[in-house]
Amino acid sequence: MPSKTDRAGERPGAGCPIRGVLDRIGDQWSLLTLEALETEKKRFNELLREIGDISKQMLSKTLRHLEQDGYIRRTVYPEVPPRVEYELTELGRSFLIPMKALVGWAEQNHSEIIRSRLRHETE
Amino acid sequence: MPSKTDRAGERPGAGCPIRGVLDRIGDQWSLLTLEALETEKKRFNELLREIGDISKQMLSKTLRHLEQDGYIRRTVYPEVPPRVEYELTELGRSFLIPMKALVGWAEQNHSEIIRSRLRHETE
DNA sequence: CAGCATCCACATAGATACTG
DNA sequence: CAGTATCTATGTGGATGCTG
Repeated sequence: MPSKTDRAGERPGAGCPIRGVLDRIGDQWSLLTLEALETEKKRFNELLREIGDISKQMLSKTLRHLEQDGYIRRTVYPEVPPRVEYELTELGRSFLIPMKALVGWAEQNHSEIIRSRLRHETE
Repeated sequence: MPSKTDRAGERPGAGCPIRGVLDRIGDQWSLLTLEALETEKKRFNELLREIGDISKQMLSKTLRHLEQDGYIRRTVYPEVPPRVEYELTELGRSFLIPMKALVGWAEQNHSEIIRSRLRHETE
């Protein structure tokens, strides 16, 4: 059965690297997490509090994915109590540039989209 | 229970219009569908064939969402057999501009991300 | 503190069959 | 042709408790 990941490397132009890359960061939490790390490195529970409605589990998963893909770096300090810090890599920073443009577009056009939704709701 | 849509209008700056907008087009098919419509208007079964691994049901849902949000326009020609054409709106076109930048980033950094994934796999 | 394992509820996608 | 309805399988997220 063909699924998301199967297409990786299949067609050059169209829907192929895009899925592999964007499906990962297009999930519920990745973008929020990256943005939380934009200004400075942070610890696990800091991120947990800051993002607010994310669960420990999902934050954990998200961070590991982001680390796997190379967007963030995870540093463990061998102390007691343990301290782990997350920070953006260069790849992560470079990703945020086009992503921010998209976010800007979303902010600008948000109200128009909401209006469009309401229009189609009442019709 | 708080979910995606609950946050619409909650916080101004951070994760709010972004979710409302990007969650919709961040799904499996919306982007692919928009890109399929980039060059020219197309009919339902045309899109079905072109996207390839999408089901009729998902294409139908995706198209309706995109129409609701104002990215595409749906035109029904009262003929037999029925003909329905989908095309991008101005909003849809303007969205593709920052989105394309992101896609470009994904294409450029795809291989590095894949390498990063493999590295973390074998470790 | 950081984070994994387990369990559970719900959302989502595919397949299929049917309609105008 | 252009969908919609139903049914089901799988995935995904939340809550919680446990560990180093």
